Amino acid sequence: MSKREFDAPEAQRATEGRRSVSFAEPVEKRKAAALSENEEGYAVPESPSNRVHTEYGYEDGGDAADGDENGYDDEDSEDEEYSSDEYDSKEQARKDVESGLLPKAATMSFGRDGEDSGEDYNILGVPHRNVASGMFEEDYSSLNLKPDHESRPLWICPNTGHIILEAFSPIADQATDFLIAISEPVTRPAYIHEYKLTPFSLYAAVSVGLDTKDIIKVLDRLSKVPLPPDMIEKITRWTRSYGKVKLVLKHNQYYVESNHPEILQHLLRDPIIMQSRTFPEKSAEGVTVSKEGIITQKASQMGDINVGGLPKPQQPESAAGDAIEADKGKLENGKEVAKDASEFDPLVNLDKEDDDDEEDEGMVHSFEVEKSSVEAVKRRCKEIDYPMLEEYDFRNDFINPNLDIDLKPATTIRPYQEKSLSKMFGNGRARSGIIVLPCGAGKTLVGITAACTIKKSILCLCTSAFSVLQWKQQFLQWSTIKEEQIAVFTAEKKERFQGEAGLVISTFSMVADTRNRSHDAQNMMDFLHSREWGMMLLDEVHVAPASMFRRVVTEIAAHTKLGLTATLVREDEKIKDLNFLIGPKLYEANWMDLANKGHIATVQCAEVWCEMTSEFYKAYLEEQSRKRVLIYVMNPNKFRACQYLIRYHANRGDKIIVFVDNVFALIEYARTLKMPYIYGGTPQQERIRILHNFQYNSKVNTIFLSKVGDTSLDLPEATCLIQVSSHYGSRRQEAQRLGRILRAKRRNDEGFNAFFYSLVSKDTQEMYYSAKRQQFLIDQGYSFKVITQLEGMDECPDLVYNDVESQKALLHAVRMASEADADLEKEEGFADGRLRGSKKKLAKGVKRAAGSLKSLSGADNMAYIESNGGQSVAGNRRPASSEPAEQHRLFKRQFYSKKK
DNA sequence: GAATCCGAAA
DNA sequence: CATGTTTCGGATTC
Repeated sequence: MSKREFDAPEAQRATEGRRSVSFAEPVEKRKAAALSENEEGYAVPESPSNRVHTEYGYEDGGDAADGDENGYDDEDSEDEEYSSDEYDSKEQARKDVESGLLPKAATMSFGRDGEDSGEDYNILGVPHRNVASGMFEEDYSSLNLKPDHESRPLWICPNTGHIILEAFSPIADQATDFLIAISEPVTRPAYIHEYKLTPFSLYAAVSVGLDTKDIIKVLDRLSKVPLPPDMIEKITRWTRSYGKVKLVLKHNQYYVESNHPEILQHLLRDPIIMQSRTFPEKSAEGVTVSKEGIITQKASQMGDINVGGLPKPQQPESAAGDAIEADKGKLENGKEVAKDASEFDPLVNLDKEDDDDEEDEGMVHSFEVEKSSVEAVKRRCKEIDYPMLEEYDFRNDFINPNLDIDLKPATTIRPYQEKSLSKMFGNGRARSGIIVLPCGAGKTLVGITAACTIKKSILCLCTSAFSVLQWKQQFLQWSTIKEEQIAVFTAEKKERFQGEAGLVISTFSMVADTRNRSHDAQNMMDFLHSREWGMMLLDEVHVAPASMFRRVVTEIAAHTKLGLTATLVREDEKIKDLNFLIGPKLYEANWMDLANKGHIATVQCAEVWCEMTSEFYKAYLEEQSRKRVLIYVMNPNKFRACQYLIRYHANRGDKIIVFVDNVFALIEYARTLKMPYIYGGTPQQERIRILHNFQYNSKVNTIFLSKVGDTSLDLPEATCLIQVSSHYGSRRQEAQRLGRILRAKRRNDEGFNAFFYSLVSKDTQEMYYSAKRQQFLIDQGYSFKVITQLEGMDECPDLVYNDVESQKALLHAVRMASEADADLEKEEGFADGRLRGSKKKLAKGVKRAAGSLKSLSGADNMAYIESNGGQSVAGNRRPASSEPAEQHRLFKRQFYSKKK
């Protein structure tokens, strides 16, 4: 990463500071300002609800959720003037509509869902658990709008409790900050953002210092409708017990700690928690142990030390220190300001309350739990509504040795990175939790800055050995850490750091492995287990819930756990486990927001619908589901679309990455188009050569990649991405791939766009998966344009598979391939996965090259004859009438199958 | 250090 | 309704 990546000089930070409101800055005050501005003639959407109508009109095409009775029948409100300062994305939004992005995607996709009522479906006809669409089937005209509802940006759905934000409101930025703090974003398309309250979002809210009545008060202020009573009840219930119980790691042993003994007693009545409790072996002086195992002692020894030798805070030149100081400054500011707006006071005043607790009680109570059952206890506490806070008072930890590490003076961090860190260190301690930033937005630097703030031993875990090296390199680049303080722990290298404290970088699988270990590895593991870590840094934390990896999180004694990820989604339900494995989500950046501010590239997303040729479609319908995949991936029209897009973007000067998941298809595509390709079987040296060429050779503008490109491949920067085939409905994969073009350097050029194409064979299963995959990006505010016809493609006579005969030859090759595949599997049922892969590839390469390459080279007679000799002639034409029927049935099966 | 085996993830 | 396949990292072996 070059320095330009982090080019937020003071000036920029200053402007950003003004725009992006820190939460510590009173929303109330800003809002008040905005409101008064309205009164002074600020143009405000006259009838905001119209937006709702327009936006979701696609949903059911009807007016079920009609607000006419409330007087929202004004259809002319589309063009009011907004303050562009207050609402930047409005312009963008309008462009979207004009360019047809939004309505088109929505309308066309709607067709997929057909006439169904779609209770669990969103605009795209994709099953989605928590989507607002249901709202628009109910009649909410009875809702009691406040008289001045127009200036308030929130709606609250009385049934689901979801919160709808009008993102075009003049105070949307402030409202967003508030909502991010107390709730979970569900989906954030252009105009309407949807949030929901969850126990954990409120837990996070409490842990950053908000309390019940403030949450209710501000929410009520922002809402157009009175808060439903059950929502108030929920907020009250979920915040009442939160933050009262802490999990403390002391001397490598875990304690559940609270200032309220009755809460501990309550917890110990729970059988699961009781089983995990252990009695201390001996009691020190001044410490009493009840027969329940509750240890009572004078409020923390730390506190005593605290008063006297108050540690000097962060180094002034440290940006982390700056972040915290800045944050504290804001807090203090907040306090002062809040004296005027006294209602807001407790919102920003959190230190005081904590102190009160400790001082009032004077005593702190705790009981010890077994290390092995910490996860179970945490989960149980969450279940019985006492989730545990994990905080680390690192500045008062004089037991663990300090690590001499700082950010280099030249290092600057961007406003959103600062913001995410201020959520983590908001009260001067380190909180465990997760920070969600898009790829290319500088996650690594956030992690490094956190490490530089805590200044204790750090354990950093990544997914691959390659990214271990990357992290090491980044640490050396951005911080003052010395090489000898870093220990790399992978299969090849088992280093130790020098000195008492240091940084260990390793992989998840290295630390999670329970099988027989090599001697060195076992030694290293003993070392990792034997000491306390200031922080455990988890890169790509969405992998942590996997059964194998989750253990490391609990087994290694770390005071703080910071998870970093770009895509906090998984296709299984395990993602929720992260809440008690790591901690609440501390910060989540809005991708569109960062794109609008120029931190990541602006991406145009498109889904290209490729008509299946009749031969391929017939073959598709005849085949079993497994072989179908290959057929729709190899669809000649897709092939041609791909070639056309490559040519088009190559002429623009773009660097193009093409993803083809299926290895056979990958090789076919790449060889036919004479482009370099990399897949799992490509040797390391070859990979490096190809990537190097792609990066520096101006003649090589395209590479083809299999799944290897998703992770653990250091891809050079690209500006255009074409996805030919992919892994079922994995949203993570889609997002990760998009991330490959987000760091495009040219993003700062005026009007520069990166391009993301997803090629989909029409009327096949792929359409279902495609829609599913896009959901994450849509939730992030991206809109997919549907392209059914690539302009100018027909005028390119030199595209491949231009005639029926070569298409048939291709189909034949595909059929041969899948048969050969089946045969091969029978022959060699075992052997290494990787080897099997490469062997198969080799075998395939030989066999198939014979059949397919020839056929690709033109109208190869043999191939043609063979294909004619096959079954294709016999049933050449199906009765035309049967096809649509078949297709329709198919659709029903596919698109409704996921529904309960 | 490559070939092989294994487990696991997505 | 459950799914398959590719890829990875680590350890062992020669």
